[in-house]
Amino acid sequence: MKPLSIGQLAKAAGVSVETVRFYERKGLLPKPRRSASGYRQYSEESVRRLRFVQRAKDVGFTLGEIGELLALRTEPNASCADVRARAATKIALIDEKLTALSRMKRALGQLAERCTGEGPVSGCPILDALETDEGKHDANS
Amino acid sequence: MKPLSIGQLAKAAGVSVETVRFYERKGLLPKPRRSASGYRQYSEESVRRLRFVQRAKDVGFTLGEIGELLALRTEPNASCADVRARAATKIALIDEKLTALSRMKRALGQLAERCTGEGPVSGCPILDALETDEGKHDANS
DNA sequence: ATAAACCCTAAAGCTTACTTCAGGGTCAAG
DNA sequence: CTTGACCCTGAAGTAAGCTTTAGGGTTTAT
Repeated sequence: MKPLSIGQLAKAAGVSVETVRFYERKGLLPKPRRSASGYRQYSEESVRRLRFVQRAKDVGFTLGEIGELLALRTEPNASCADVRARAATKIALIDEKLTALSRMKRALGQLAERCTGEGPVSGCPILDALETDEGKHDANS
Repeated sequence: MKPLSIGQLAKAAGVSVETVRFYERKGLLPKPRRSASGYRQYSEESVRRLRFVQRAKDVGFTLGEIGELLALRTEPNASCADVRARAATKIALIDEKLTALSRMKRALGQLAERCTGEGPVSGCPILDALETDEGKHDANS
């Protein structure tokens, strides 16, 4: 079967050629076979691997963590529980962010609600609220 | 009310002294008044400001975006409508982040749900799910 | 009055995740 | 057989967000 060039692999996975080589240096992709002239040769397996990295990244894992996940796969002593624990940690972190983000949205939303959008900035309820809630100009008393 | 030293401010807001000075350079904190000997003097307002920055950061805003949020207060020639539009933009951005995070959480949660935490890593539903997209089993090498 | 604890500045360094650069080889098409 | 698209390497650069380093003053307690 025809091997993929680095460009074809990159295109298939939706990343840049440089990113592929970068991931290889980082150990996220195994060192591929080379053609007689030194060109990297990839298989469909590599496309899957690269997509795995992308998906894991989308889901909030750092490249380092993804490397660990990939390493877990080939360690016979690793348990499924290890992988699950990592996912649980990420979920807890995501929950924290969700909570904080909701608070932030609510705060900003309440400010915008009070603003008619009319008149000069001097009477803007948003600014008023931000000044009383979040701090005035830095004079102290 | 006695002013806070940079160390007291940092402690009160849970950041390092260096971070405070860094934020000042970045314009996220106004340049504070100085004592006769050049020491920075802060008020409680600064504590709130610094905490606001931390919360916004936790929620995924970049320091640049946080600067914009803070700038809502002091837009010199902006109409109230301008200010409101900025707030609305930020809210839309928050919504995007909320959506992305929810998706992320749901994806990870579904994976973890299917994982018993027992057995070896081979056959881990999390890794399987991350790997799988179209061609499930491996083809070549 | 001396030592610990704090404060100051400017500038360099670090981590993550890439991208760009400099300087070349290789391959398919015309 | 030359041109343009691709590929190679190693190294430097980028952006965000801090931290560390280097070299000094200041405050406070004993």
